[in-house]
Amino acid sequence: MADKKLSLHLDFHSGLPIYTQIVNQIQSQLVNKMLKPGDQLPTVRALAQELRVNFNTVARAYRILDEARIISTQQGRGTYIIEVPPPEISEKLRYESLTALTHRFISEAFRLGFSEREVVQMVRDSLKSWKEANEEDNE
Amino acid sequence: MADKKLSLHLDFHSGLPIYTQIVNQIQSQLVNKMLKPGDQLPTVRALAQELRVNFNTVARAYRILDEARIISTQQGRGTYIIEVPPPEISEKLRYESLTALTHRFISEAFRLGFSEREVVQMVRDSLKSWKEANEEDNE
DNA sequence: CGAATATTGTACTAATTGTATCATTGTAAC
DNA sequence: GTTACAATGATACAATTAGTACAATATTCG
Repeated sequence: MADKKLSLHLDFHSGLPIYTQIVNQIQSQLVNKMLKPGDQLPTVRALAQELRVNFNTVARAYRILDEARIISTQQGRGTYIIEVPPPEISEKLRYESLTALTHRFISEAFRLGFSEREVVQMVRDSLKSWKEANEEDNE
Repeated sequence: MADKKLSLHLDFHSGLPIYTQIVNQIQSQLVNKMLKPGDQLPTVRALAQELRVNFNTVARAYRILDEARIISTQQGRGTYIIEVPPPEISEKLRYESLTALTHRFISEAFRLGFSEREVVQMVRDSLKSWKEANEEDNE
């Protein structure tokens, strides 16, 4: 369940595009903890109806937020706030989490019988294709 | 008793379709020997109930695995891991498994905000300490 | 054995979701 | 006034999951 009411207030005379207002307010609500990682946002159609705008306008806002890695939109499923790590966790905890994650990965890979070289190669390949798939991200 | 519990863990917000997650995890469990040739999988309805999804979603996953010659689904009988997996399928599965594992690892690391350099470094360190801990030769 | 019933996977359809493409509108620059 | 462009709307589409009816096989029981 996921319907946060997401009360957004649009100003149709402000000169700011609707989709920009939607983007800004969702970002604000995330910062204000009114939205939390993992939360499902209303569907494009539901939010559009609530705001009395075309659902493509909502979709455009969602697309911008998706490209900014703030939300994850999934065709046929819905739209969710991305689960990002709280920025306030310490460096130490941050590294411990990466260490644990990597350790689990390595053990699993070895359990599958792969050699160190194969593992390293796969990590390289995976990083490479990940970067390629996310080209548009830089600025 | 044929029913392995088949503990699968779905992430409904991960962006991967449910049926894909089911496919991947069954493949993994086969490569990990948690599933063996001849094992019977839960019925589409049983697994669906356990995972709280529609049984057609499970059926879709089973169909994909069936087409990949990994399992054999038999109407009225049940679903079984294929008896003699051709070697090329085993090898293919093994690599697909590592690929999926690595991809999950990379995504998770980036999701936690680590850079490519940090990830690579951590993999190196982890491999190194793993080798030292197991004191084995080679390379 | 044989018929009735239960169990299992299959096929087809529907509903819900986001996506892509183009048309319309409004405003600013020329 | 005309043109150019950005914002929004309309329409058709694709992906995922759910609903319903059915077919094949197994099991039960006379």
